[in-house]
Amino acid sequence: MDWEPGLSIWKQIEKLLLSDIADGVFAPGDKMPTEMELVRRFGVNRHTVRRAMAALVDANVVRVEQGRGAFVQEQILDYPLGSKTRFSQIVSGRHRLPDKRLISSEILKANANIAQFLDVKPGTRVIELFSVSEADGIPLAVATSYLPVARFEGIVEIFTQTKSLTEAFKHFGIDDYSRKTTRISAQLPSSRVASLLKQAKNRPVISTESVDVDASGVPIEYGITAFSSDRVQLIVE
Amino acid sequence: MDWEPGLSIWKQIEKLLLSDIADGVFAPGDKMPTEMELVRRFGVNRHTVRRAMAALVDANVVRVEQGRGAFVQEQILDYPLGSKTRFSQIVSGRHRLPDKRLISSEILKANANIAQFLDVKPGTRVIELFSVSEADGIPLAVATSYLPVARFEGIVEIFTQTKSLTEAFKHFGIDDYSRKTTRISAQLPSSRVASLLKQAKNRPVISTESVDVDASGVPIEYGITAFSSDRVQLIVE
DNA sequence: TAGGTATAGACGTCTAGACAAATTATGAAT
DNA sequence: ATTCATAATTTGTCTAGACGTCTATACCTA
Repeated sequence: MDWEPGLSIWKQIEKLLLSDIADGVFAPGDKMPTEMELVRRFGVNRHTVRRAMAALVDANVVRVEQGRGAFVQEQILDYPLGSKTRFSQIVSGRHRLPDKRLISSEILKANANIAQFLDVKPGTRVIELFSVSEADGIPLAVATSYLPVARFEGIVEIFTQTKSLTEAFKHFGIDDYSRKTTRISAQLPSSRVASLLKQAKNRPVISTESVDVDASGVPIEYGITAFSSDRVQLIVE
Repeated sequence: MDWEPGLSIWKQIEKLLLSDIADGVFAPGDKMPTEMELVRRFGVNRHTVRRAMAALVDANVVRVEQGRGAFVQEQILDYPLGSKTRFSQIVSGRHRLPDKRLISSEILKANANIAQFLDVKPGTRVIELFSVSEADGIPLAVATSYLPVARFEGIVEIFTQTKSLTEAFKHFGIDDYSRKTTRISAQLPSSRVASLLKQAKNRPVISTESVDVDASGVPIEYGITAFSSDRVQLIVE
């Protein structure tokens, strides 16, 4: 390898790796070569390689995990937590193709927790929707939603067609609804969630618990959502 | 020096320097000790000191200049460039005390440039105001403003009292005005500007050229402002 | 087969030294 | 006193090596 004078070697290595990533040689999520492999490729000291990688980490282009390696950072989606936040709008606004796939649905009796959030009596029949939200085919979040059966009988079919809760609500005369509360926490995903998110079990998820209400303030949905922390960043304004 | 186990030495040094800065041992704008002095103080290798300093630079707490040293970074003020941007509001909003001192004023005939921006005939008499804007006594910007004499005769006295163009305009029946255009560039300051800004001549300034108009769109002020790039950051939304 | 252990692989930290690049201080010559 | 070249200071880059910490895997044992 021969280096141009005037620009430090680590900056040139940074550029080379950056263009490799831009060209798709290392795709988002891919494992980068190890430091020693890069040392051999560029013929420099390991510290010089590390200086270049540090710059890429700083630029949020790669993510390094001790003992495992460096990985190309997936573009993180900023997800604003407003009262009128709509998943599809956010994703389309970033020129990415949103999709919401229903994994399973069933009707069950509300436990105390669900009943409280939906403001119904425990034992009331509710619909449970389990879905995965994706952008360009990359899973961003898995959500479990609970809706009262009495008001939304048959919503499953509509949701399956429209792939949007917002659209489905419209079929039930709800043109406007808003987020009431959102609680945020972080945790490690269950095997099932990790699998659906296609992410490692030791990478954390951002978990939100929320209640949506219609225009008159009546709860219409209680949901628990697990966002991939590598792909989504929640924004509170 | 003895180090706690479990936390890397450079992080501990970073913390120590950070608390020194927080305690005012090194005040904003002050020169930090040289790397070699820190090496002697902490009894570690120079690279370890550099790692700690790099973290502080990354956190925008200090600024390093090759050959000169490291300096405690003054808190940079975010200056939004909206159409209704008011200097005093921005500064007070950051819990800092705004002040605008008039350095000089004179009446002269508009040259082609000034006339064009103010939409008057060349040769029309205009007032030139030369002022310094400060926050907590620290100069942030120097501004040269041009206003048509015909409309604002006697504004100098009012500006000197109120120390605000916004207030002065109100005395002339202008309760609302807005920014029409703003051009932004960067350059090195003249000796006079550098002196008024109390900054080094080799530190750049952000220069803006702007026209303010009243509610009916008539130009009322043409101004050139030089912001200290170490203390102000312009925000365009 | 399940579980624990040993080991290798990979990144993190620290030290040591040399030279380059930018700035500042010094001192001589005019 | 000013100017200019030189030296000293100070930060930037690169190399070299050692050891620590974390992860994943292979292997051994019960």
